[in-house]
Amino acid sequence: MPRLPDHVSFTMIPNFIFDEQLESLSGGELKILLMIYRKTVGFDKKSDKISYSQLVEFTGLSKSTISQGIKGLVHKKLVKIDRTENTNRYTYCLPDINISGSSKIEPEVVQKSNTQPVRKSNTQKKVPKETEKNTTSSSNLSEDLWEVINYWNTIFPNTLNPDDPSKVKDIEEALDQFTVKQIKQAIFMRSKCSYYRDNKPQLLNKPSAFFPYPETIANDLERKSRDMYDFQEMINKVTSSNLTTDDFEQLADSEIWVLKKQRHRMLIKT
DNA sequence: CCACTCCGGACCTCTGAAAT
DNA sequence: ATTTCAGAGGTCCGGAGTGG
Repeated sequence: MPRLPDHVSFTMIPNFIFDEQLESLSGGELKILLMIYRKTVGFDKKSDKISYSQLVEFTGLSKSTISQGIKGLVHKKLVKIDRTENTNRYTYCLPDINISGSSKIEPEVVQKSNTQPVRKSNTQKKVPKETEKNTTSSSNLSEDLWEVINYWNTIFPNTLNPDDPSKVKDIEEALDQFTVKQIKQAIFMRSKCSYYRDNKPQLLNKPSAFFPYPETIANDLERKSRDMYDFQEMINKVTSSNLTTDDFEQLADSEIWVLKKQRHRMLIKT
């Protein structure tokens, strides 16, 4: 099967969008839908918070068109919106595939907050933080917590127990100061940098030596091996040498670019 | 001419942070 | 404690462009 070259990053869009929905989507709706897939599937997430200003910036549509487009996508059961937070959280909807292979769109799961009539006092009522934060059972941890826990256990297999309330509390406090993306990047850098291997191998995969210490997270976030660059450094490298952006590979869900191995060896040789 | 899509602007409500 | 302000989500309306 023909596939894109390895250096081209892409986001998977389900075929039913092209086969069954394209005709009925307006240009604005399609742009918004693509943006939602990019921000969710493109970052290996089921949902993501996207502000109107981001949608306006990335799609080039006006705010009123964004509003109408979102309404249309919800009506067509292509996205779901969670309005319980300050910024809308969008989730892409997939059709139900039956045995015969034809697909039908699942009925929209209407959230409780959507079913209530809008009143002056609660049009954008926010869920109190306590109900979200005081979660000690692994069965009802927030999505962000799960993302961090799963990522840690992927990098350092089975070293973080989601049923341990003290560990969960540490992660919650870390999430108060850092984004999920930053924490994941810090974990990744921690796993790659030589500092821990050379100096503190006993601390490397210990969650208790990471999550409770914001300064450690911040330090790990800054750790980079020699072939890693942030965006500006990558651009500087491209403009000051015979490299192109194609010679760099973006690490999944991070702002870090790595010089591809082949080019890296050549560069070291010369 | 009409339907549709989209835009720009005005306006509203609400939240949270900062200033007073 | 109260006020102010920015940012966010949302609606409405008039108008422009386009295609049938």
